[in-house]
Amino acid sequence: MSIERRTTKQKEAIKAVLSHQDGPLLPDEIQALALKIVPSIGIATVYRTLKILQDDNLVCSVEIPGQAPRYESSDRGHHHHFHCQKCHSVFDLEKCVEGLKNLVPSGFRVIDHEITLHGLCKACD
Amino acid sequence: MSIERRTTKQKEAIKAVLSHQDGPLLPDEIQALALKIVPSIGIATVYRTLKILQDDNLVCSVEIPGQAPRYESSDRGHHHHFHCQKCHSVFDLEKCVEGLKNLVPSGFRVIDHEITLHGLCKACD
DNA sequence: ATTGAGACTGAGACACAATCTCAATATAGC
DNA sequence: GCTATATTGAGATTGTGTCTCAGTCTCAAT
Repeated sequence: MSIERRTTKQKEAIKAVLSHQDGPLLPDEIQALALKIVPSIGIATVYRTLKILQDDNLVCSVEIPGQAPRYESSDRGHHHHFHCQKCHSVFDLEKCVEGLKNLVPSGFRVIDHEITLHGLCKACD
Repeated sequence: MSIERRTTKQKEAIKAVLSHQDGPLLPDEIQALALKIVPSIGIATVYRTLKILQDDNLVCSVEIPGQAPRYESSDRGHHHHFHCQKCHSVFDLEKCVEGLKNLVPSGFRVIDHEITLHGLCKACD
């Protein structure tokens, strides 16, 4: 039994910001863009709302080692990321791979996975 | 031109701790184990030394989204990780998968990759 | 074995991201 | 409109990691 959820300007603003982006955003970038929609929105609300949206599977986080997590709308479905080691851009990848369940010993149950490729993007190579 | 490197009890202790582990460790776990070898070692030294060992390619970091980075000796070669969503332990996986290069568009060069599986370990399932 | 330059150390101060607290506010059902 | 309560914003707090600096240790030169 989850608690009641209310529709608020702040949450709608954050959803609007994320749905108009091509790549994942940092929390303070999200706050800066949301401030153009609601006159004042605190950073605590941004973090809280991102967590709620993650629980509701509307948003997912993208983590590149050594960098702060970014957030993107999850309506792009299951996908992975390519991180350019030179310009540090992050690209979405369309496909996935088979055989991941073969990696684990028996007795382990695989529920989810993530794959991050590192290298040089088209522009940097 | 890198600066001169000296052999110290603290650095040797950290290398010894990491080389005797089956999975990656958190900085404070490393400190706790290193304290059994050198009578007193500060947390700042642990962080500093881990960074030096990473630069020297003797240690590499393992990052699980939402958790602090862990560190392990890089002499175990290429492998990936399994994260238990219940007890939050991290296990090393032996095998790897094929076909990762097929994920990227032409023009992108893949240099490295990481795969993290999430689920329930043998003890928690 | 002794010396000295400077790399290294530990403790505490500091910086930053993220979370928590709580009074004030906004929302949904009536 | 009115009420119960989910949500908010500001500031305090936590947690992770870095910086500072006086004192220590290492190692090549002697």
